[in-house]
Amino acid sequence: MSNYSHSQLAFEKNMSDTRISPRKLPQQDRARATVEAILDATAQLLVEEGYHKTSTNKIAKRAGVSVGSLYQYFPNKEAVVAGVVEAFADDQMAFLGERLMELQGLPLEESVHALVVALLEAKQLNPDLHQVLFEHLPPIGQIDVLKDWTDQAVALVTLALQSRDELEIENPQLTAFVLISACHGIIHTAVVNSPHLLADENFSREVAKLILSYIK
Amino acid sequence: MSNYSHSQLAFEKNMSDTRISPRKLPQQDRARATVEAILDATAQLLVEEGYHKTSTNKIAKRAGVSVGSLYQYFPNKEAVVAGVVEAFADDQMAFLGERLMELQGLPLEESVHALVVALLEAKQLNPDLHQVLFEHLPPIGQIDVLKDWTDQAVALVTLALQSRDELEIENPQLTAFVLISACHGIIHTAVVNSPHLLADENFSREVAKLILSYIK
Amino acid sequence: MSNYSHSQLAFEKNMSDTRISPRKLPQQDRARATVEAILDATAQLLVEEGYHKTSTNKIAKRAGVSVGSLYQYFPNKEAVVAGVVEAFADDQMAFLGERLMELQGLPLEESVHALVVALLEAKQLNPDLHQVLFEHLPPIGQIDVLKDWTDQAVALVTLALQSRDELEIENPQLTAFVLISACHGIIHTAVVNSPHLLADENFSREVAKLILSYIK
Amino acid sequence: MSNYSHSQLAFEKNMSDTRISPRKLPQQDRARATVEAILDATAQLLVEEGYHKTSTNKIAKRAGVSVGSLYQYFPNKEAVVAGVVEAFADDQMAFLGERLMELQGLPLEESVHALVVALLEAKQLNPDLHQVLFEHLPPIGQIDVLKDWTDQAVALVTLALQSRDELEIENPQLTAFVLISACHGIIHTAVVNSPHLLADENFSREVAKLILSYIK
DNA sequence: CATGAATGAGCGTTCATTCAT
DNA sequence: CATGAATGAACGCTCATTCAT
Repeated sequence: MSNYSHSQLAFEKNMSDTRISPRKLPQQDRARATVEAILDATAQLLVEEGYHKTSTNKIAKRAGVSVGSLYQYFPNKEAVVAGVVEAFADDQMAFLGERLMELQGLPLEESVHALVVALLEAKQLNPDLHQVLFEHLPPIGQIDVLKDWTDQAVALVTLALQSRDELEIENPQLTAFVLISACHGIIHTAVVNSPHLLADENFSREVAKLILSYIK
Repeated sequence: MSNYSHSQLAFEKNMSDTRISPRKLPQQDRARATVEAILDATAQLLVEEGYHKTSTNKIAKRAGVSVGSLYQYFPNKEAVVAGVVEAFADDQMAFLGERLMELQGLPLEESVHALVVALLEAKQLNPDLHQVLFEHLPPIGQIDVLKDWTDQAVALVTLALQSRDELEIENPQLTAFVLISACHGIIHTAVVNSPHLLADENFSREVAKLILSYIK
Repeated sequence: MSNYSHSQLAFEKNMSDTRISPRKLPQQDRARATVEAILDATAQLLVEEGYHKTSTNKIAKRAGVSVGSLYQYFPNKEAVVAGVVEAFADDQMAFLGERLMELQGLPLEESVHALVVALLEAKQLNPDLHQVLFEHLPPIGQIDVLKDWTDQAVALVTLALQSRDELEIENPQLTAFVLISACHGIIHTAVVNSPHLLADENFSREVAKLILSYIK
Repeated sequence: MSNYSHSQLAFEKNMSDTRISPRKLPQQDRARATVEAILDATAQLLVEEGYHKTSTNKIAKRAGVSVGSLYQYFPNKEAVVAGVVEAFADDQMAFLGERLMELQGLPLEESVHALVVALLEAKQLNPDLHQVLFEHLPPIGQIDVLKDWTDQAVALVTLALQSRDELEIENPQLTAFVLISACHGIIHTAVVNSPHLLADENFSREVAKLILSYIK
């Protein structure tokens, strides 16, 4: 998966919220490498220890830089985590967007099943990080992974639904919301409760059935 | 809502895990009152401040007892939170169980809609606490709210499905799981993303539609 | 000099400013001893290292208690220093008040000279602490040693002036202010610039001359 | 007021103390401008944030140069502040020297009053900086604003007193010391305690009265 | 049993200073 | 010369937990 590349783009997205916006854009290659190492180390520690026990000093040590360097690029701990979330969301959406592209032209049944599989796979990109971000992050600043992830996924699926002329959907946005949040809920719960389901071919079929009977 | 009564039952449930099991059963009324006050205070602080900032000293102060007393009944902070989770789950299931009872004999359509509404209402019992427990609790010990809640809700719904002879469901447990986790996912996401949906009559209708077209 | 006894009284004085008011009144003897040790250690460190380098950890170590204990009684570093200032001011005023009492009935000349000597001696009570508090304390919260000290000293001297019927002073408060701030300025500067002056009998005579020729 | 011009003179004064002496004399105009910008920025930050929070990085940013440049001209933070103090003292003495010049030939009464007014005005040149330097600077290196300021002012006034043949003063230096430190003390305390006094015409009259009755 | 004073490791963060570019 | 990324010791402060009273 991605290495949480702290892209210029990602940086600028958060520039509006001064509480978590990066302190400055890294201008030299050395600096860019530092920022990346910090984000990678943070993602690892978040998984291994949880937010609470992920200290900025540990992050710095793991990243092979000094705490001071961390604070050159991030105003506080929250901002570092926000950076990880940002990168995570970007990766997820890049992945889902690509998969949805490939669906065009396929028959509806296959298409829906492929969507479910894509969502399942997205969750496997970095399952532990996924879990920490969605289930165990304290309410910090403006960070809301669930909201951000859902909003972006809904947008993607809304477009996909609208491009299907054979479907007569009154409110594509609502439908997409129900669809995405249902799938996400099922998959997420399956990960936590019954990991064995994930590998089962019948599982994705069952979920696809739910979707199909709903939108048809 | 409930006052997180530290029921004898709840206490015994955790007796197997020594890391979070209560130290002793409160045997006098005064003791029971103390434990209750602690759990109530904890629930409040969890909502107001989050897990991280909910300190045992603050809990004790808010509960009107000394820290020492807290540690008479709970071996550590995790155990206190586990107690809150326990009480929360009990409340939720008591509520849902009652509602599902009332459904017997109703036509399927109404029944399903009523179930969805019950789930919505369950989430309103203490929405803030709900959110903290489901979304923001760090991974502590054996506590897994999502797993516990889902397992119990699935059990209830499995029974309800099985009691409907008109339905021919191959794997009622899987169906119940899909159903519950989908509903929970949709509702939870709606709370976070689009609270306005919750009051909308069409919203529960839409969710009911999803369920109905799936199980019929 | 005083041991900066953290008197109940001194505690209550600051109760209005929540930013520096003590966290709680020590209720046991053990606690009172802790508070006293903290204030003594702080005064020492303030002198030896200055405010900036006087860290709460060092204070605690020197006082023979843990940092945690310090923070049980003081909400922050400022409050500890405020406690020292409080005790210092109390000591100074107790001393000056006593000396002024003894002046009653003496002829004016002697009286004035005795006042000057008293001020000189007050500065010798703890000259180093005096200097740190008056000259090197950063602007913290509502703490203003110069203002507090002057206000109290002016009040004492105003009374003393008014009790002298032979003096016809129009505005005793203004006269007291000029008198006190002049003496304080001279003595303080002498301490810094020309310590040898302090022991010189002529010095106090000279200052007394300034005062006498002014009020007569 | 002055821009804290880092005069060649000021530079050389400190050449003896290697701990705070500037590293090299700025030889080009650009360098001189840099040094000046640094001193100005420092003076501002000293007032706005105090010594403690005035960091070299902030100084550099405010001055529009890099930290590295700052360390080209000053060996450490103390030296920068010493530079500010130096410039401040130079400004003050230039101002007072000029004013004392104008007094020659005036009658004694007027002369003394004019001196008091000059001291009052000197304090208004940059009252906030005045206060920080005199009251809130930690004891750093050999810097002692009060001592330097007093010594220079005493020297000026001693000369002025000696040039007055009508006065028969035994020890002009002691008299000048008492005079200057008294005035300084009164004015300084008035600034802190009773700023309204400063504008009052009677205030300077009262102080002049103190001086006159003393030296006559 | 209840109390609350005491502990101290560890947190998030700053800042004077250096040095490769 | 100027730059600014990097350093890391040290700061102020919190909090889960213990134990003498």
